[in-house]
Amino acid sequence: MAMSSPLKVIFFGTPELAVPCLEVLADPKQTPEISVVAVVTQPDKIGNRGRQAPPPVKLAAQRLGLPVLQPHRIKANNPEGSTFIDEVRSLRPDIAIVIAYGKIVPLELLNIPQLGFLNVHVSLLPRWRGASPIQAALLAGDSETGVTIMKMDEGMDTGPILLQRAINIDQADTAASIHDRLSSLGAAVMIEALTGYVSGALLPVTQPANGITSCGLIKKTNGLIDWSSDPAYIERQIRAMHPWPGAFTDIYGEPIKITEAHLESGRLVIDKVKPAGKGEMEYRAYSNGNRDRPLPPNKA
RNA sequence: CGCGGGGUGGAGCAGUCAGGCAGCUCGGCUGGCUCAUAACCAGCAGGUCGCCGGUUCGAAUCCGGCCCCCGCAA
Repeated sequence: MAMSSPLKVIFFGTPELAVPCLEVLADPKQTPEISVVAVVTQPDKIGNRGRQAPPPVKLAAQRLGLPVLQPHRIKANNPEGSTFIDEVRSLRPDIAIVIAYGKIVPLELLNIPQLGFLNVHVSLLPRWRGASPIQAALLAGDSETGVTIMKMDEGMDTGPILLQRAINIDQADTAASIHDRLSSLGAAVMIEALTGYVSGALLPVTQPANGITSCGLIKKTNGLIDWSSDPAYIERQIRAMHPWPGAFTDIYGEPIKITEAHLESGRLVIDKVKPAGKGEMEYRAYSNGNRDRPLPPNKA
């Protein structure tokens, strides 16, 4: 990247997924021409079994010595939001990078940087726009997914695409394994897209009108197993919901997670489970101590 | 002080309320048996009952304190 002065980047992100991107941007060895002027992340969550839970991006930013902003509101229609917007404006960022921030970025913010906002989205857009693209791809049985870098507009993951890269999903993949691969791939592709975009070598291309799918935010209830569904679907659900919320059933009054299973001649064979209040264990071990509570319950 | 479950041979559990020989299903080892699917039969080894203190003739169990793991909620 040939720049006369450092490119001033403001970073938006929250979970572990976003950390590698931030680290690359903040690393003077890998990106000497980039200066991260602020890191915006969600407010700390309260009461995580007694302890506080600062977002992973906040911890990374502090480790890297970067200023952190954690606004509750970011729209101009309220005092906190407009204060925040003024603060961003005063930083005079050239561009913003957003990955899994967790809030809708309003137009007032999008318009601030000269070069706009780039978003790192972990699906092959326009497939799986929305909040939980990794889980959606696994649950649907997609054979591949990937990472898309796009220029943000006001819509939800609807902006024109700069760069896209695919990875294969194999039979052993879980949301966790895909997450880890896309997390590091996302950082690499983001830098490539950013460089190309800033230099003018890459131009944003409008998303295809065909193949659009959307997904919502994963909730606890998405993990509840419906034993009347196709065993192949349940098996995908177990991998898609791992590690959170986990695929679970609670027919015996207490929830029990099924953490590992496989298909054998079209039937679901349970390999590992995690009862409430217990650690993960082999299904065989579980049944040794719970002979009166076999899984799955009410086998049809 | 957000709510809650748990720590008992290598694994998973019961026993704790009502103090009185350390129990169950597995695994391991030895021997036997079988065409045989998570084999079957006989036997053996293996435990400071999370830690510290208290009560008691006697504590896995009752009382006080501490450590660790996990579920819910996010």
